[in-house]
Amino acid sequence: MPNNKSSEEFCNCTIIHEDVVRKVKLNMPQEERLYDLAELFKVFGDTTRIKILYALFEEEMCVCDIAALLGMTQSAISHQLRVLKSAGLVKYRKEGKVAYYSLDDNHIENIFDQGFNHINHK
Amino acid sequence: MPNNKSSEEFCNCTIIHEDVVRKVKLNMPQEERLYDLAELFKVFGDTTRIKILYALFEEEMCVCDIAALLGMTQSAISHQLRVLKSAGLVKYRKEGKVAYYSLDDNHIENIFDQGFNHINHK
DNA sequence: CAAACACATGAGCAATTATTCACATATAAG
DNA sequence: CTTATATGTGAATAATTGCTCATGTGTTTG
Repeated sequence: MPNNKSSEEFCNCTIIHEDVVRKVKLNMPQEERLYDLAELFKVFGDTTRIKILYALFEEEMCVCDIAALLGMTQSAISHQLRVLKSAGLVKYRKEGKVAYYSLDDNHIENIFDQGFNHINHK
Repeated sequence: MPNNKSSEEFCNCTIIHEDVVRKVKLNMPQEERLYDLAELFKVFGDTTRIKILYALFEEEMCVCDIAALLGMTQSAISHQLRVLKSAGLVKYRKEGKVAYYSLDDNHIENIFDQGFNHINHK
């Protein structure tokens, strides 16, 4: 629960459109689902992670490859791969010392395309 | 430009798959486009803003309505509406003292649906 | 004009976070 | 077994950010 105060404590307006507020409140998805959605987009909200995902659209890659590609340290990439893995966006397989990362979801490219659609229409 | 150091300075591996790195690098979108995409998703990466957008899917709403709906201060909502407006996601019309906000893009609902698709498949 | 109201905004603060650095772990090679 | 290598990870730091608080702006009402 976010809080248990009444709406009036926060909004001191007199001309609230109560009908609109009530109707919208009914049709809102569950709090928890909206939270999860925000968490997912938070993962996409970083240039490094976006680049990693775009790289993996093309090919399975090892940590070192990605670090070299992006001109960043192996450690930085490893940290971000952890985030992507927790979000269920990438998976990996180990071959000796080397960890090969790849996509774990095919909705991603679609979401990014839609994002570009927005940007291009501005 | 992010930096002008060579990849080797960051990745001290010896077994880089140079062919893979070169191929992926060729097919990556421009740096600036990826930055813009991350910026867009950063806007989606906050529960308050997600909620505001979901509310506006239903109805045009004034600032006070949104504050009442979400149980937050008018100031907090106003700040977030500013962010949404800068991102070209919402627009508003003024009617006297009241500012009515509404969506300025119809890709948004689609993007959110795709996001839910990912979450549900986990 | 004065008071009330809806909204915007700047400064400040607490919380989050991306990267670095140092080091741990695990596998392979000699 | 020892060393080198590829990767993982905890702590520290700098930067970003969401909200609050106080106040400013513009509009309406009496």
